Amino acid sequence: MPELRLHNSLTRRREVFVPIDPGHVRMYVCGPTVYDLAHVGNARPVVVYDVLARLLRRLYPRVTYARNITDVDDKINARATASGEPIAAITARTTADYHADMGALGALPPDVEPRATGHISDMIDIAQRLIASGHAYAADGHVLFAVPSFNDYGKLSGRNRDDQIAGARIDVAPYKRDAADFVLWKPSPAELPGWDSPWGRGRPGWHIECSAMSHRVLGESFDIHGGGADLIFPHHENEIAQSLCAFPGSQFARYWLHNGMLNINGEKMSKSLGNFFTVRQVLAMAPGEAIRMMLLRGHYRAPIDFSENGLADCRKELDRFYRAVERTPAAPSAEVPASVMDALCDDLNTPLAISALHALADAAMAGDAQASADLQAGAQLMGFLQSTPAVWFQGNDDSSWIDTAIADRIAARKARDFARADAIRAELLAKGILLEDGAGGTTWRKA
RNA sequence: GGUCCGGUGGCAGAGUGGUGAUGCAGAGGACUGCAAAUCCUCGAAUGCCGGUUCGAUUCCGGCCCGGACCUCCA
Repeated sequence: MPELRLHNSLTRRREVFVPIDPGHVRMYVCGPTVYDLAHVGNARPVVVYDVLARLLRRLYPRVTYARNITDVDDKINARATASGEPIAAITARTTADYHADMGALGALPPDVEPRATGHISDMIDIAQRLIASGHAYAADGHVLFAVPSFNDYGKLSGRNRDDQIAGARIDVAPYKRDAADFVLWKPSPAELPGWDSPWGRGRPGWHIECSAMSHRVLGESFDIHGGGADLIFPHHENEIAQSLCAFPGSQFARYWLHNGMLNINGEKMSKSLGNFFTVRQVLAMAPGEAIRMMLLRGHYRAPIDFSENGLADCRKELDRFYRAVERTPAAPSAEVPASVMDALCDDLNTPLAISALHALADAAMAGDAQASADLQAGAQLMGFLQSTPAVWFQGNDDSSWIDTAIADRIAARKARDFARADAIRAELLAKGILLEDGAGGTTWRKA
């Protein structure tokens, strides 16, 4: 097995991955805040870390992949206030939608999926530890993390405290001792979700939940922490501060991975800019695997641009893979080929891995059954070729009307009535059905 | 202003101190009644200026351009 190397945001370089416990690799990824449907940009980390989890499972005997659900958050509260729908209904529905959408992109569920509301006591516990050790203080019903108490603050994001102050664009709350201090716990009025705490009824700040949940499900120190590049500051910086101060002597996460943003017309896709497509909208434009391909054909740390043309290209690439395995059935024994494995182990070089898949598809197309098997194994490690050629090309809908039309056309061709034959073909194409006359007869696929 | 990441053929996108992958699109050909698919062939790129080097797209410096973060954000 090749050596796995990953770019660590903490050191800004590619490092050989050495797990804390080779018998059990642990990874945490920041999951969604469940207040609305996920957009394609939200799906990028899910797909990227899904590939990483699949790869880790192949390299190590046991992997625990944890991804949280944030179900207590001011945006959820705002949504409930605006729509009148109960918070619990919003979070339950959005969580189910999220699971369905990510499943449609071929992402396997994480091994554990902690919910913030299930770990409030863990958060309170961490806040108490931080107060006890002088890293946090209670003020005005809030509990704040004292940033000056942590010397390494800013290490991940490359920021120093002077920058913080110079760049501060928000009013500093009066109860903060330092402008950079952030909220661990805040008071909650009766109409909003709240839990009893030593500081009165309240709810958690944003950053504390990931520290609490990762600690609970993975332990004080674990191997990999992933998330979007836009979370580096302040979210991950704050997580590091909280966790390292709450659990002295621990390492928290050893390798930090950050995926680049999904852009649209050169700009980051985001809810606040309004320039987003939900995963559902995009699933109406292309199959899930094509969307997955679009998210994996660029390196995970680079920005990628979303476009319908790009999506169409991805579908064509997958067409060829499916055609190759259809034309030459896979030999019985298959290993993930070294070309794919090596590419993925080199900081998840999915574009290179995909090009390796193309080489295998060429060989499979030429009749190499072993190449077909290797193509299948390599593609499936990346979450491709999860369907069968028949379903990929034709779907599951009733197609008897197509068969009827094809029979008519065959009769016309036999009579050398090509005008009639071409008319039938054009008619079907107008309905999205493309005919192919091969040596073995006429077949069809969705255009 | 600060921090960080990029600029490769028409588009997408890798690798590499020594004649620049891969996919899509395009051109020509084979096959086909015509298409589609497949196969063969072809054209086409490393932002600018310096430096190091026998040699730089790759390393270093400067510049220009783009983007992200510094505020909720995957």
